[in-house]
Amino acid sequence: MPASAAEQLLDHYDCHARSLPWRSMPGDAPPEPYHVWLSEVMLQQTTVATVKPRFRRFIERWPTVEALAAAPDEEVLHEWAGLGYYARARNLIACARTVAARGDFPRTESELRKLPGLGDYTAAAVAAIAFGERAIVVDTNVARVIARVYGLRKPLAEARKEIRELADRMTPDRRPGDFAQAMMDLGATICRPRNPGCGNCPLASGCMARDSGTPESFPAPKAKPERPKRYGVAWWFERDGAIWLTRRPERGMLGGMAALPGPEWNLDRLPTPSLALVSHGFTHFTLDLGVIHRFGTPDGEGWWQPLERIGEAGLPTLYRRAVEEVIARKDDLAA
DNA sequence: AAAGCGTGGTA
DNA sequence: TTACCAAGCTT
Repeated sequence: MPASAAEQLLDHYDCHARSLPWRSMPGDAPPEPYHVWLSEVMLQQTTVATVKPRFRRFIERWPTVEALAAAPDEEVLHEWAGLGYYARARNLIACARTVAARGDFPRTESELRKLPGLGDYTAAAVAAIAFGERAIVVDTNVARVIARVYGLRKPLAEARKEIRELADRMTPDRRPGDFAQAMMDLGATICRPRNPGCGNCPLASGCMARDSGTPESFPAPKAKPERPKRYGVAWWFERDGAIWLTRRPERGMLGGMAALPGPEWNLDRLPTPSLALVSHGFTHFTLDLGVIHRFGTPDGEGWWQPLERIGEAGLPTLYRRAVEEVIARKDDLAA
């Protein structure tokens, strides 16, 4: 790769639309560390299109990290509902409180790395983008771009160290944050996993994957683990137009989120009589959840949520869809 | 270190 | 419709 590759990439980047809400033009003051941190955490395993509106709502509701730190856990989890990977929201709360207590964000990658929810990628991204540190930012986009430019066929998991060394070699002293974002934009919009757009790529010259004629075959795809099926039930207690909701345990699936009550999802098969059935794909299994009408009084902790305001309950997608399904059935019956 | 952890878009 | 995949982190 020519020494000017980083410059070519940055030139290309400067000429194209900025995709993130807090993005600044070259020469502008660096973006708020709070904004960079929040968006980078949201962007973990989550698309820009999904994050954009959610990010705006967050900073409108909590304009500073101090405001976020002062918010009750429930409100933050509620605002996160639907975004997935809910451990991120719990770490977000812990991190905001740590930062508020110490007065500001740490300004170096190594100190940022100690905060909850900031791993290698996010610590480097915040250090580079918010503070201008020459941190080595490697996400899956960057790894794919490098694997192609240097013709690495191994699966990314095996090429980690090599890719990191190459990324270090590529990263410029100036504008390391813009460079990181330019690499990620390139991976997201041009050097895509499938159907890469080599014709528009600023790094096409000298790219070994492109020269091979089959750029999409770099790097090798990772083996896919099979996704087993699980079954479970949830209970529908209804009284005066309200249903009984509970909060899930802090740890584990949908940790800390609002939910329909019910036992663990460990059935061999689904019991037949149910108000509704939803099938939901999680990361490592698929769940068929039956909703069963129950009478009497629910036990344990929980609250009556009026169905008219079910949208305000902060339900994760599985339960939101289950409730929608039950309501749709009832409407059918009434019609 | 391998597995657990959501969801929505795209082909 | 299924399969793949996304600005990863934690234990």
